[in-house]
Amino acid sequence: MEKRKYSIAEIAQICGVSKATVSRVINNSPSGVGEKTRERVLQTIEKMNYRPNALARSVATSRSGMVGLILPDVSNFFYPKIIRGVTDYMDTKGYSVIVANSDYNPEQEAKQLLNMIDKRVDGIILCSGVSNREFLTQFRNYHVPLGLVGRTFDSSLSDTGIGGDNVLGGYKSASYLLRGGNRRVVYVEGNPGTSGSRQRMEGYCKAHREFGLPVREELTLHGDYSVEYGREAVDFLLDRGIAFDAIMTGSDLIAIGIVSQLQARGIQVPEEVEVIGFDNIELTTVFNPHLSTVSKPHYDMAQHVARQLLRVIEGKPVPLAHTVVQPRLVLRETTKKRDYDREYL
Amino acid sequence: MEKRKYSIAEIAQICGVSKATVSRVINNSPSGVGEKTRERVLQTIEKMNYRPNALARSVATSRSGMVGLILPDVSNFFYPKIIRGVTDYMDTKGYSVIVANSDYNPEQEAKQLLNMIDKRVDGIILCSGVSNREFLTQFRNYHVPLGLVGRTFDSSLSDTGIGGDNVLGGYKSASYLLRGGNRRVVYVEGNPGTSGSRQRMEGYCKAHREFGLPVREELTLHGDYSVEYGREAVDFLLDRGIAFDAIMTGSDLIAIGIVSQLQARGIQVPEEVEVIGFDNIELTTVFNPHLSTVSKPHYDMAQHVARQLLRVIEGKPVPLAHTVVQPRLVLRETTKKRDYDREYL
DNA sequence: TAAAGATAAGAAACCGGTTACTCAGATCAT
DNA sequence: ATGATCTGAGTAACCGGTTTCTTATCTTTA
Repeated sequence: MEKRKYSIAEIAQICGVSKATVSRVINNSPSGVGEKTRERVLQTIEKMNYRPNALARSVATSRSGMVGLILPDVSNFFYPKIIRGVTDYMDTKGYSVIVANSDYNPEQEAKQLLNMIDKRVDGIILCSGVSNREFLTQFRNYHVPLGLVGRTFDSSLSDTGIGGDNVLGGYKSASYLLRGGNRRVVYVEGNPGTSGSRQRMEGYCKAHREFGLPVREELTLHGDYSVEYGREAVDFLLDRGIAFDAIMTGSDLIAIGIVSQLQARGIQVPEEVEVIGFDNIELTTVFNPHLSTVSKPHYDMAQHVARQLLRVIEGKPVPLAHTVVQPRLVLRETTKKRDYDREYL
Repeated sequence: MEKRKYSIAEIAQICGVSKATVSRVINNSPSGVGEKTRERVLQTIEKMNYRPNALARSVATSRSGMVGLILPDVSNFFYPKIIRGVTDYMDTKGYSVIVANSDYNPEQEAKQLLNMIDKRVDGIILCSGVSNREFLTQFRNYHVPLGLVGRTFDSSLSDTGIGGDNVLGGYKSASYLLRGGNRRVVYVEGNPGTSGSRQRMEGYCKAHREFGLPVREELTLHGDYSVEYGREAVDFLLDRGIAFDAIMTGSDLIAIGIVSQLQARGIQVPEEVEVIGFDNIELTTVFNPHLSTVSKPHYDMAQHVARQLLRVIEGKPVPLAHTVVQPRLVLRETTKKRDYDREYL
């Protein structure tokens, strides 16, 4: 029917009114347009398939109606729920979401952040960021509302944030295993450099301190957050003849890799080696045996930070801007059953 | 340090040059700026932390550097790889990706499409779209480059597209099961209304025709693409006393739900019932038993359509704009081992 | 040394919107 | 009937960029 996109000026001309009037109709401003004029303009808009250019509007109003979401790796099964939480909320509020991967790489993360600044997003949600304090501090100079999820930092670095207490998570995991009598508890982490990874380590150390046990260097492994790395970690330990009784991990994916490789190499889980995952993604109950893990409500956390971020953007007060959620230990089939299990709920 | 975002005019004023000159520096246009001026401007930009407003540039150039990606449900484990494929490619070309969910809902899909039009994305990738022909035809009036992935349609509806041959996929799956001697092959689909779902059904029917068997209404089930629905489907069949020998599905998630529920209800897989998934997501080899499934290279397909879409956007020729990839049957542990298995590679 | 050509940089129009300000005509109270 | 108030609608400036056109200055060449 028509051949290109119309502009507000053309629509105005077609119905013989001014741009201002068309603009008023589009934004249905309460005043300023008579009933018949409004009707006429609406009809023209309809007939011409006119769609106002949101970009132009953005530069005029300096609000883009877009937010950025940066996460390490979309295809890691942990993140889709986060995306969903954010997009679901943003959708209800009419915001679009630009998604980008950082690949656990500070330079990449920085690049994506800048890119979003350039696109003038109204705010950014950064998930398990790997940037260091200095960079984030400097980044604040751009004055873009920033929400952090999964990484807890002192409040000056972001406007709002929610994260699990990773220290506690690591502590619960390690101390449960130690209390069960395991003396050689391995800690298999994902990508190094994330704050979550360091914090879990802290909890792991704390537990060992309480049990009066030393933290042995060779029982701490770092790789990435994949099933594949879980498998490799097992091979690494076994092939080097490093003895161990239990494994605590930085993610469920790693744990799944570990369990499946232990089984493949003839080691019984949990009888010979107990394993605890981290995150409680949906997979944990699909995989056999069901994974014991440390749980946080990701979807809800994502929605929460989305909501908070919009409050920041809209200049509303943001109660409890920085929140830490207590992770729960979920004991299923990769740990032994014990009478005190219910204490850990 | 500074208090707000600078505009090109302010930068120009600060170094005592015109907007035009600053603009030339920013876009490092080959001509028109002397060495010392360029240097001075660059320093000011650096010092002021100036970042050009991509939105304003977009309205001036009418190219936004953004593309839209619409998929049914980000949190379905099938889609993250698709997102990754698209974002990875777009990243290398400097495009941002706006992601939105359609929830298998035509209205929602239409809403997201329009939203992206408003945001003036340079192109849209629509994944397993549920819109009907009429809507898509009408949509073409907006003249936004459109790439389809996972849905094959006649070429007038999109500029480029890639999809698995779902008819063939359904056919391979069903005929393998029938050839193995199974007479009551159930077909458990995900959300109805998707083209993929209809096409697999077509393949399923074709196989039955070839084997001279009737397609029985009660052996076709529809729900959604979740593990949970797989479980429900098994309960449904068992509780109604509907006998069956094998199950072909619309997704691996469904298949996983089916297998795990069959086992839970004491039915051996594959000895008593064989199951074939669809898609070959990573999970298939993490889950025990490893899932037999129909495989397509999702990540590559996503990258491919991203590449093609950019060619359309940039006005370059697009060879093989519409591609159909042949799915492979991957036989693992939820089907019985047979001597002719290798024929199906 | 003067004419021709190249180059650096500015002025101004433009992209597609929003919005403060203005004003003519209608409505109202007196 | 008259002045005050309201209201519909237009004008023009603005948002932050790009780009065409023009001009002043500097080289080059004859």
